[in-house]
Amino acid sequence: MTLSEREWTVLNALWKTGGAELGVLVTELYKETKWNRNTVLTYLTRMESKGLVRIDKEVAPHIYYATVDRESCRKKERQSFLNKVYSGSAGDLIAAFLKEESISQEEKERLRRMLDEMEV
Amino acid sequence: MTLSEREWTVLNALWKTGGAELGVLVTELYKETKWNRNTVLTYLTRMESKGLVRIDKEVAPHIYYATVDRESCRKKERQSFLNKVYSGSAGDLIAAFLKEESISQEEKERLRRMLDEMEV
DNA sequence: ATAGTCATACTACAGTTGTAGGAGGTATAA
DNA sequence: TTATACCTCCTACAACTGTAGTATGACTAT
Repeated sequence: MTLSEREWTVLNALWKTGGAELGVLVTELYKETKWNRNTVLTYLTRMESKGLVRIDKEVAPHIYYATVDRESCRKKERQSFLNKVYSGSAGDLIAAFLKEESISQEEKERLRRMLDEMEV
Repeated sequence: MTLSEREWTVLNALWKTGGAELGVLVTELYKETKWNRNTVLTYLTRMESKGLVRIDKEVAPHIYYATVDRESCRKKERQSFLNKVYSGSAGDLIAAFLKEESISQEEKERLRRMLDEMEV
């Protein structure tokens, strides 16, 4: 199961804040999305049912946390993307990103070093 | 608007065949998905309404074509993926794919050459 | 001709998603 | 203490998705 666009947006806010109360999340998300406060709340509670979010109800206002780890979400998403869009060919995928998206000089260095290390 | 998982699956079959009649698509898709024939038909007709598919009804059986270009779909998908999962950092994204997904020796060479050319 | 197979059109129906509105509490500022 | 501003809960509702079933006509092998 991969995450939807909106779920990523919400989780990004939760990861960024490390867990926060509603107002903070609403403000944070509003910059990017203009979502209504209740829209945010709906996402959070729906995501709680799915096990993506934990809500600490001991405190008021409640605090909302991500229960999933960013790296593992990324990994799932990478795999799904790779198969669906590039039929599993990581080389083609990387080539496309290299060509199309802008990458700084330092990052190019980093990638080159990674390739070197992989040579063995 | 990015494409859903199922839409990608259907489009992949259409691109692969270059357009085909239902039976062919059903057989092709069945391998991967086990979809019922009518499920395939539903996707095709819904995708026609969305402008992703063209149905040539002059002939019987009808022939189903993709109306969208694979490369531009990939591009949109890349951009959405990049922003949603890596907050726009192409370097991190590429590094993750390089590290995690298996890439053949020739592909590594290709990537290295690409980096070389980008140096300038 | 008739029984089986393929194709198409139409219909169905529950679950998910996007996007809130309203009601009713609580803390707070004036 | 009364308006103001949050917060949480509950409810809503249309659109989109996943997954077919049914009805019906055409084609085809016996």
